[in-house]
Parts: sequence; structure tokens; C-alpha cells
Amino acid sequence: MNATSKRDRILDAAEALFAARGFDGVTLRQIATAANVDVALANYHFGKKLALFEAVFKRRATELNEARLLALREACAEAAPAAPSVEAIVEAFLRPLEMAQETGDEGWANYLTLIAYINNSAYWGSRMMSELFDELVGEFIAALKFALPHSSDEAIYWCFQNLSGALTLTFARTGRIDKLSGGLCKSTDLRMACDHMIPFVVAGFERVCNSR
Amino acid sequence: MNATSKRDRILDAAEALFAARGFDGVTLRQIATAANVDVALANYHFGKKLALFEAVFKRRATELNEARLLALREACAEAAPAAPSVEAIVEAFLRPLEMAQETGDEGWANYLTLIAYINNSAYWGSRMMSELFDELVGEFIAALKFALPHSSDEAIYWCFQNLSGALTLTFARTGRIDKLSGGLCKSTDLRMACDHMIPFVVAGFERVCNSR
DNA sequence: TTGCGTCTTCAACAGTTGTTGAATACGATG
DNA sequence: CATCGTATTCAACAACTGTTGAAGACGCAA
Repeated sequence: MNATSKRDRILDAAEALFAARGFDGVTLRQIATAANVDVALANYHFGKKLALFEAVFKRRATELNEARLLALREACAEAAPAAPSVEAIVEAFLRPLEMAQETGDEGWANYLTLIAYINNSAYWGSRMMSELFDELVGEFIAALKFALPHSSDEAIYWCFQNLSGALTLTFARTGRIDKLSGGLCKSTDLRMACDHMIPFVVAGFERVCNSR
Repeated sequence: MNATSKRDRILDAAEALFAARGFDGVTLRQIATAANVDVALANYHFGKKLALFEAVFKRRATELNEARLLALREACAEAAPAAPSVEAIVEAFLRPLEMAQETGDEGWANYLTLIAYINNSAYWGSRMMSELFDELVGEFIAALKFALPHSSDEAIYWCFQNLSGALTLTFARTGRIDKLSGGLCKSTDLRMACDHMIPFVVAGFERVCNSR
């Protein structure tokens, strides 16, 4: 019924389940059942449970990073030799995520939820995010420093943390905003979230990073 | 060596461990060991593991909510009959958290990290946050609508989500900003985080919620 | 066919999990 | 003292965990 290989089915099932319940909240048997596969097969392809977790996390990282980096380079090139606007930088950071969603691929949505889980986790956060995303984030921070030359570095890092937090909670798709708004806002609607997040974040950067 | 009751020691240990590793990442035996207590005692006082988890989560909720609500009421009273400023509302939401930290009580810091874990979790998020915090959040949203009369409700909810996300990631204390900034910013410094978060968030609200 | 490397299944392992019920200690009340 | 309710410990349960090694199935080359 499913055309993909068993190896990919394991990755997909693990992606969905790890995103929903976290590393410790999921058993290999649950993953195997969801993937319609024998328990031992996960071990054959990926080794230990932790290695499977990392494989899921790494699978889509490079594709995502490349799309973001490309968008940033374009924004910088358009504005050169001047600095790009903060808005252009933030757009480059966020818009590629919508494309990921617009493919209609539920896997991408699960992946973003997994990122939210890891990035917000006291245990996994610094352990796993740095390796795959710090280089990219460094480029964005450099661009922001260029766009906000009067700002202290400290202010830029804190503002970026605010951006990262807003994004992370949106990725998590907890459904809380759906309840709070009485159904007016849907936490699965990444496009609407970004449409409101971008001007919000840009205004924050401009106010905090221009006054010192 | 510890003057507190065993029941409280269990709560404290569970708070710290659940915050660090999540519900499924912690065993009752780890909690019992950390609290220097027998395994079965947790079951005697709290029943099932899930009930202990909820007890930890509820323990400090009312105190936190009351402090926030008091701050909001004061801000509203000062401005009455006009609406309070967005800044005053956001301050009322965030400043009580610093007081929690300034007591030097490590338990409060752990509790806030636990909130971050729950609020950002796809599984626990809407399940547990609503019951304890929705009433309070409703009051803050009402105040924000009053302070931003030209805004659509939709915009206010999305902006509040951004605020909530920024706050959540800061609570999580993942140490990632420490690495990114090369030690310039410390994720344990809640006061510095709030000092940058408040103007950031206020600027976001004002821009997004005044243009429609 | 035979062989061979890769993929997949099966059965089982030792260790750990949450949870329980009986037994024991404690501390106040009578 | 004895009594009683609460608090705590002890030992053990059945269920489930990640992981493993051997056995089987598959596809392809010779």
C-alpha cells in the first residue's frame, strides 16, 4: 500500500512519533508498528535508538538550510553594496518554511514540530541544534549586525532568541491558540503565523536594536 | 540534612527532573533517589506518575497567576478609565517572573523550565496549559484588546502567541544563546531576557495591531 | 543451478519500568 | 500502657524496554 522503502517508512514513522511524544515518549515497537515493519529492522538500518533519532533530525536539515541560505544570499545581493533590510533578512529566515508546508507533505510539518521539541528542550537543545544549525544562524546574525550597525551585539542575540522562540512555539502546533481564539486562529496555518510573525519580529528588532 | 518533609522533597526532585528530561525521560526511581526517599512513597502521596506530574505543575501555578493578575489589575487601575498601555500589560505579564527568580529559589527556575516543556509540547501543550492558565490569559487578552481598539482579534492572538513563544524559549534555558553569543548572553539571566523581550514584544504588538 | 551480499524476520535476552500489598515504624490520643 | 491513623519501607509482580544473534528470504551475478 505504500510505495516507499521500509527504511524510509521507519524514518517517516519515527519523525511523526518523536515529534508528537519526544524521544523518551516513543518506543521502537510503536515506530515499527506505525511503519508496518519488524522491530529489529530499525536496529539494522540505524543502530541504536539515539542514532535513529539523530538520523531523523538530520534528514531534512540540509535541504532546509540550503533554502534559507539561498534566500539570505539573494536578499543580500539585491541590496548590495548596502545592507539588506531587517525585513528581508527575517523573510529569508521564515519564508522557506512555508514552502516546506505548501508541498502538502505532512512529513515536513512533523519535522518542524520535531525541531520545536529539540530546540525547546533543556536536554537536547544545545546538544543537537548547534551541530546542524549554528553555522546557518551565524550567517543570519552577521547579516542582522550589518543591517543594524548601531546595535550592540547583545541586543541582537536577545532579539534573535525572541524570534527563535516565537518560531519554535508555532512549529510545535500545540493547538493552544486554536482554543484561546475560539477557532479564529489555527496553529496548523503556518502561512498565517508567518504573516503575523514577520512584521512583529521586524518591529521588535528595529526598536530594540536602534536605541543603543 | 534537609528540613523539608519527604513529600515536599519528592515534589522538588520531580520538578527539577521533569523540567530537565520531560515526563517520559524520568523514572520514579530517579525521583526517589534524588529526593532520598523510597520508591513507593511517591505512589503513596500522589498516586500514579501522571498525578505526580500534575501535582508538580499545579503547585506553583496559583501563586504565579495571582501575582500576574495583581500586576494587571494595578496597571488597569492606574490608567482607568483609559486603557493601559501595551507596555504596562506586557510588564504585568512578565515582571512577576523575575521576582520568582530573584528569590534565589532554584525551584522556581525549574518550574518555569517545566512550563516551557509543557507549553511547547505537542502532546501536553493544550492538554495541561488550558486548565491552569487560560483564565489568566483571557484577562490579558481582554486588556490588550482594550489597549489596541483598532486591531482585529486575529492579530492580537497571533501576537500573543509570539510573546508566549519568546517567553517559553527563555524559560527553557537551553543554553543555546550562550553558545551563539560566545558567552555574551546567559540563558539563565531572566532579568536581562525580560529587559530585551518587553520592548521587543511591545513594538511587535503596536505595529501589527495598529495597521488593520 | 550455485553462490553471495543485502534486507528482513523471528525468538529471546537481561534489565528496567510503574505499581501494588503486606509489613513496619512513628506519633499523637485515649 | 494500648490504640489508631498516618507515614514509610520492603519485596515483589507482570509488563515492557532496547538490543542482539541466528535464521530465513530476496535479488542479482556467475
